[in-house]
Amino acid sequence: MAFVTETAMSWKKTLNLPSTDFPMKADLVNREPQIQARWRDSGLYAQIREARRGAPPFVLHDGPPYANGDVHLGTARNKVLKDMTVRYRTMRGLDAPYVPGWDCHGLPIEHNVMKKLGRKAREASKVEISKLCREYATTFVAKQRESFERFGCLGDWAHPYLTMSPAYEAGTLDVFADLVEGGYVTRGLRPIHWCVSCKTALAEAELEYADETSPSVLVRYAVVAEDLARVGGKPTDFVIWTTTPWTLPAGRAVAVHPELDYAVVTHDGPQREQRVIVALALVGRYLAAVEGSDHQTPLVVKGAQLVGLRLHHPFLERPFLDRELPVVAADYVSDEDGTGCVHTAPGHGADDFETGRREGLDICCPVGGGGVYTSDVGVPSLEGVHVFKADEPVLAILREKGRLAAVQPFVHSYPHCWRCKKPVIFRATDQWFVRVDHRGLRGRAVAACENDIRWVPGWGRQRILGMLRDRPDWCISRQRAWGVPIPAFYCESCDAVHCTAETVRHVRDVVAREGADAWFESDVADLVPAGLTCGCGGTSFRTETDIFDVWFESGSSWRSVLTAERGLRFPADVYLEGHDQHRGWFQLSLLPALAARGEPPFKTCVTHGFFNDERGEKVSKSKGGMKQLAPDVIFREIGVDIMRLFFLAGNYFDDVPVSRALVKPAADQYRKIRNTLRFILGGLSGFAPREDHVEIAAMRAPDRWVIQALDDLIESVQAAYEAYEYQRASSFLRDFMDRDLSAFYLDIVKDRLYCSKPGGVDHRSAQTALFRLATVLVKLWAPVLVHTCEEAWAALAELGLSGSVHLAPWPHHGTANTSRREWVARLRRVRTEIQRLVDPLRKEKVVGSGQDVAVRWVARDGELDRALLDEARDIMGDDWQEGLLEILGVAEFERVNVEEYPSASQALQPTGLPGLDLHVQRSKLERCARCWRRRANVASPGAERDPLCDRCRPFRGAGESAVPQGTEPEGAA
RNA sequence: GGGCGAGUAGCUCAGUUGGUUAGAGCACGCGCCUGAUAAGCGCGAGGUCGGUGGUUCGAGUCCACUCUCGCCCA
Repeated sequence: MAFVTETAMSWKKTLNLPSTDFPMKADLVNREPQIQARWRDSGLYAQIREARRGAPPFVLHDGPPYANGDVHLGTARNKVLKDMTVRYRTMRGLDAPYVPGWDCHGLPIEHNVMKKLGRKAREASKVEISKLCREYATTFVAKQRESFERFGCLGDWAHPYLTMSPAYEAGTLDVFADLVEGGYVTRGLRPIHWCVSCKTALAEAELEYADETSPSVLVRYAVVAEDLARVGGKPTDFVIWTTTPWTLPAGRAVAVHPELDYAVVTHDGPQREQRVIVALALVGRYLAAVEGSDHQTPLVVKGAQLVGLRLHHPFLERPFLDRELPVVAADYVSDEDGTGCVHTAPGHGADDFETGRREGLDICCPVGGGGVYTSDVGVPSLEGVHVFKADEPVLAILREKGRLAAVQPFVHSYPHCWRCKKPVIFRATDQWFVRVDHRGLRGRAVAACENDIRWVPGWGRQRILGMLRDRPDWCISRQRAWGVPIPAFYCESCDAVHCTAETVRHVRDVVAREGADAWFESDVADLVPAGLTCGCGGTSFRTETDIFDVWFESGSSWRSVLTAERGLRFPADVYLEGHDQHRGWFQLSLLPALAARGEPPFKTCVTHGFFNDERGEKVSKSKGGMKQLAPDVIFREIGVDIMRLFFLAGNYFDDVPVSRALVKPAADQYRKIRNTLRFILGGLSGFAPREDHVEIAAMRAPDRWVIQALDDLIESVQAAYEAYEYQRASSFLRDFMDRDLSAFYLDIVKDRLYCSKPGGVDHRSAQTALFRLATVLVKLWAPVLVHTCEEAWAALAELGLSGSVHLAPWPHHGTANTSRREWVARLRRVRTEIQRLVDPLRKEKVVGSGQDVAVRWVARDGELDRALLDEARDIMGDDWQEGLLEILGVAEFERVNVEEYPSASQALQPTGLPGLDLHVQRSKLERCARCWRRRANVASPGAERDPLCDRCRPFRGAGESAVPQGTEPEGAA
């Protein structure tokens, strides 16, 4: 036996076993930074730009992430998807630059800076705050850039666009000037959160909610005498419920829900008989609150029937508050609490404001910045009273007028100022707006979304249309420090506003030169255009202190970024962001671009979902969020290519669960891809594509098939990339590599690679196919596995490939030969059936590998017979029998007629293929010592010598003398 | 509460215009190979397609209602 073992080892040395420098172990965490360093050192991005100069452009416009905090998984995936897009389009031959950007202004940064300043914040000037904010944003831009690059994203990282750069700020003002010129900009009152203690506006993020006890009051509003006929002719009151009595003076309407049922109820009470209107569902609660009883069967009406009734203001203090308030419809009214009749003060609430605008109500705000009633309050006794001390005086008036139905303390969650911790109020102040319905802007936006813009996935269209159709005017002003100033002037004499295209453009030029801080630093005289004179004759002005909503800045990015200087152009081919941007960046870029330029800034909008936790629920930051997959963990422990693969594991258009455990399958898949590539590369040793290439017609059948299957793959993957369905591209590639290659083609081609005569047609045909597989697969994966493919490309260098795979052209695909593909598909089904039948024999140790198996079949189905015999002959020529054995992976096959089939002990086994019955058993043929196949022609020249098949016999001298691998066998020509 | 999505095997997903026994990969179980070897191959089990009701000869697929989850609003 020792002799046999020795020679077995010796025969191995005569084989062409795989050999490659492409290692099995990826070591991504160390190799990726090296590859990235090579890209940087060789200026890969610049090389690509140079190579694509003059090619048709493809413009992906980067949505700017916020320069605050570290990169998290969601942002990283967004950038990676963009990177895949750009790399793919580049390989397709397009000129696809990537200019990254950052959103640098805005409240969160300012808020963090203010927190750091602590007590000093109050004394800090706008310019000082601005300087600190700029430093803060700059720090995070640098940090995030490093992360994005480390995620393998290629782009013009040396020249990103920053919304805080003077050139960008000037672009924002350009857009504003255009909007002003077009008449889209207006100024008006709007309620905002206001801290009366700090005398400042607050954003939603600056609010802290805490429980507060307020007087909860029920107030009766009498229907005016002229309208009583509509409610039964008797004196009748609407009853409203509120927890902020101080807003009652500013009340301008009572809102009802048009579809709710309302009851007209007559009841007794502690005072006297009342006839009131409340929501039907709330009658019981109302009666309990007013201690009423004995109410009569109510008259029930729909809210819609009440709309238009006029009510007396409960204060009824001629001449001040003898105004009539209309009953209006509002769909936010519910019958879950209160009375179903809602006191509406447009100057003191967001809903109320919208209702007020819709109904043309007066946006009244009789409260000054310090929280004290102004003379507008209309009640002399209240003038000068602080709203937080106004509850009692207001209640006293109501009692005096007999309008107060009930009072009780009420505990509710109420917003407080983040800084001074005091309660805040809603207060109407002057704000700047973009008028969405001016010049049919809304209609044009809707039409563009419906007809001109492609949405991926398609439901994005419905989503943004819903938002556009009911969005209010866009409030673009903010009362903050860190941002681009709204360049308006006020006449010092008469307070008139001056904001024209000319004044804006004048300021724009200053900002382009000196940056936006110039607005706060310079003398007004240096900002006002020469000769500006107010209608009142005044020539002295003060500047607006509001800044722009950051969405106005990022919504204007097309103006500053999609320029020829940056190698880009307007409009962009694609914007690619999370689906929250339907309301955000997509919509707020579309509106200014349509208004200022008359054209949408993008042709296609692609959206992706968010990451959820393992259970599919929203990731909460308080629970540590994504720490288990923080960028550092990915860079140091997992590897970027694995994460890039993971990003395509799920359907990224939807929200996707994520956790460290869920990434593991991607790591497994990565290893499988890598090993399959490695095997292919290993089979190519000694192959010189130019010289050794075999024409397709001369190739062996499985090799021809795999090249054709590869053509189909290219087509499918390409279609998926084109449609931004990268997850499908990945899944096509996975199926092909696992099922078509690893489990089928590579398995059967091994024999020819290892054992056939080196340099012979069998060998070169297989290598020609492998070479095509290697180059194509590396290219198809290149947009995703950016590092691994570069590494594999380098491993192909000795075969004549050079440069970077990211500069390589996308592979062409040939036309499909359907009949041959179907033939192989049928054979593969037979192969699967054989394996199924062999499995029990294997478990009984009757056979080991398929090379021990002899198959007999009866194919009663004409189609199958053709597949197995006639087509085999047609397609494979003289070698068809050997070819069949190769494809089926067995040692022998024999076709028999069912009548001739002999004994019951060898009963045919029906297969899953109709018309085909098989019988499998151990082959009785002798095994070739070198290639391990059992063939009829295996022969042993003597008892002491190994049996060899015809093919391997020429290697005899080589094997038995244990020559070094690679030596040409004698007589092998 | 409204708009837009998602729900198919333990996990991640495919399932074309309704049409045979609902498919992959991973994980799991049982084996094989040891010439892809910290690899490779085979077989197997596992699903009332979120639920209910309807249209249809026939529904994962169409319709209605409902539950759960997400995003954006209120």
